[in-house]
Amino acid sequence: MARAGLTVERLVRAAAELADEVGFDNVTVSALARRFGVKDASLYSHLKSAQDLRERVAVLALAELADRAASALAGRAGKDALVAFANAYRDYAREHPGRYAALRVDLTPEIAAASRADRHSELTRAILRGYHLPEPAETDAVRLLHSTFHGFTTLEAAGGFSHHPRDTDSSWAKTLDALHVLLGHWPA
Amino acid sequence: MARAGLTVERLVRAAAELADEVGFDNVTVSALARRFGVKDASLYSHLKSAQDLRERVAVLALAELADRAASALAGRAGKDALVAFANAYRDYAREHPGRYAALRVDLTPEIAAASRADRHSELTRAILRGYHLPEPAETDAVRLLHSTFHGFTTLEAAGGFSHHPRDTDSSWAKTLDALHVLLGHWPA
DNA sequence: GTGTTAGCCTAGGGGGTCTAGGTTCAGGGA
DNA sequence: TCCCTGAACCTAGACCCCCTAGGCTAACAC
Repeated sequence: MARAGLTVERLVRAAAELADEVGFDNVTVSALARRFGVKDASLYSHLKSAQDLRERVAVLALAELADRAASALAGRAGKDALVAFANAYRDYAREHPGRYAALRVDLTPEIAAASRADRHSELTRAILRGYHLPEPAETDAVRLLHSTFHGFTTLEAAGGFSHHPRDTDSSWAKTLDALHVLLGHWPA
Repeated sequence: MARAGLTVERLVRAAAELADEVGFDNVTVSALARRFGVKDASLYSHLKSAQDLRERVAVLALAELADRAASALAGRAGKDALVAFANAYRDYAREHPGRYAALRVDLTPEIAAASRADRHSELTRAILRGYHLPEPAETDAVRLLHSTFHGFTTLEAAGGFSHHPRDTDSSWAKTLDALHVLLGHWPA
């Protein structure tokens, strides 16, 4: 009988696809094993636990999102950079809802450090370079931007904006306008 | 043998407490039954399913949060109202992390309508009355505020801000300052 | 060819979800 | 008083998921 050729990488990639298809909460060791035509017990040679699997998906999503954000920022500055970064964030959430949901799992400090989870903060900080904010204002602004992007995409994905005629794209564009203005006039 | 005197209301209230204690993801029909000293099957005369239980906790949290927000807004206007509302939101999330996490479940449209989930939008809109924004700017601002409050509290609860010396309370206060300024100078 | 290792297996325990169908308790009507 | 009825709670059991222990086998090394 043929080996399935399982690898941690293949498993995690497949789990990420599974998450986008059926939702992150439904990513289960059994479902993943089924997808490979293999018994669930077999996956435990590659994975420590179901939680381990979910964390690996989160780390994958974290890295993918950071890569996209970095590309979006390349060669841009000021409002251009802000908009490109924000759109990279939102587009990723819409294309990969399962992976995006995976970002909500809290990683252990060790894993977070190893996966360079702080890349996101650094990238956000890069946007702000054009606005010349002194510390600690820059840190506060990083947190505001993060919160807003994350909150908007989360609420949008949950359908929180859907019961109003104003379309979400316009609100998003206007929100970015407003943040740009705000960063230019950050209160002392 | 004594009856436990189960009611949907008692069950949901207990489930909410359970959520705050052990996390929303660990709110299970079995655990709830155990808490009442009853077999899990017995709860299915009161609840349709585990999902039904979770939705009811979400509705409870939604209502509690809206009540707090409404009290916070009473008799306030302008920045006072903004700060009071935002703090009500954040304080609730910190006091009741399990209930707050429950808000992430997506309610079916029928349940959302029946639970007046739109009260939050209306309350947010009440804050904005002092800033005199024309439509659709007001709607966009409602969405921005919602996104920011939700995103900030979510990231804070997940420990997303914990690896930086700048304390979260100060960032929060500064974020509210910034939003106040922004609402006063909303871009055309 | 014989070991070694990694990849996959069966078996099985534990817990969560939910259904079907039974029993007991409380209150109302003949 | 006795019975009826409905509500509250039960047992039994099917199904899925998580995970461990231990066994078999294909592939590679020597």
